[in-house]
Amino acid sequence: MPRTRQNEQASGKPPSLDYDIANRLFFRLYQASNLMHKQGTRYVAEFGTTTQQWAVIGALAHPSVIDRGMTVKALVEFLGVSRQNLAILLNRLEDRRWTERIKDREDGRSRRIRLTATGRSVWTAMQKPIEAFYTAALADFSPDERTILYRLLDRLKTGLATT
Amino acid sequence: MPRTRQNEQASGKPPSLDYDIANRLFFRLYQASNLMHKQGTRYVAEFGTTTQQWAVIGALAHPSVIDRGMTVKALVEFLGVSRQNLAILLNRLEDRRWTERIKDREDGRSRRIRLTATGRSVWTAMQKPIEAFYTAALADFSPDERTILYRLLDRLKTGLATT
DNA sequence: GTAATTATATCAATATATTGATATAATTAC
DNA sequence: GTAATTATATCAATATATTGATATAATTAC
Repeated sequence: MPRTRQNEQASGKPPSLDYDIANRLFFRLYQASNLMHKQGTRYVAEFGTTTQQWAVIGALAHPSVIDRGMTVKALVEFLGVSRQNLAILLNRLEDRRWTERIKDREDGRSRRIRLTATGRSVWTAMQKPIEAFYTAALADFSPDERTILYRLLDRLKTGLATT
Repeated sequence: MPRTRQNEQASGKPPSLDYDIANRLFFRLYQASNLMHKQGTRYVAEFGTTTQQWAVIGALAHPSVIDRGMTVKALVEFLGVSRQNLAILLNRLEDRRWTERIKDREDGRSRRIRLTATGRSVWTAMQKPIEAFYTAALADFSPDERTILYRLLDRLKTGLATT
């Protein structure tokens, strides 16, 4: 992954250009992701939240689900994380009274996760630092480039999901 | 981050298109990264290694450092991870006899991390599944698109590093 | 009505990844 | 020669993120 410079295999044969580009690409994905979490967390440090928690809150804040909440299953699928990992994340948010678990009236097995009033106002307060983060992180990109990158990443995500 | 659909702020004002695209972009970065680790680890499962360990081994396998190794400091900088995290990673690789720590003759404080002969042959054996992973993950991309994505990610990494 | 399936919760184990802090030895600055 | 700085190692605490497995209750299939 991190062999960003030309390399020779033990057999003495140089890697293909495809391999090299892919290698560089995925190494950048690794680095960018770590930095996103590191810097993103800095921008919302005043709330004591992490980028992952902000992802969950953001999902729950969407107008189409903000009143009814989302099932655990829907959140797992939407965020693309494991159930166990999400459970711990949710416990943390619930401990802080930002989210609540309510019974799903349509399916007795199910629980819906919903933002509390506190969670909503926290999310609102977070908008400014979140926007500041986005602005700073993408300062070097034109609007077109942002859209292109978004689309390419979307396709990469899909490719990885079906690998 | 995960508000991939049009949203209204609590104040009733829709987010700017910039905010929305950025939001989608970083959510995709999150998802793609998690999937990269998940699937990448699958492809090298036979070696019992993780994507992060493969990143370290790959760095150490480069011809410009394969004989002399790299200092811990250089590895920290190259990989962009914390010293503590790298230390644990290195301990794992060393426990497996894939890497070794040797004295740096030019600086008595320093240790150079180097691939062992075993580490080298493991790396060689890993090339096939690594290449298979790259091929599968990027099956939907043209060569041009791969290069474009790599470059955009590189710039994103740089932007995040200086945020 | 019963077996199979599903939603949730939880336990366990393992591996990142960050920040803060300390200690020792070697190198550099003055 | 001494203070300041640096490289490494390590301890601590916290938060992801994955896989495997189990249990209970509710729903679906037949």
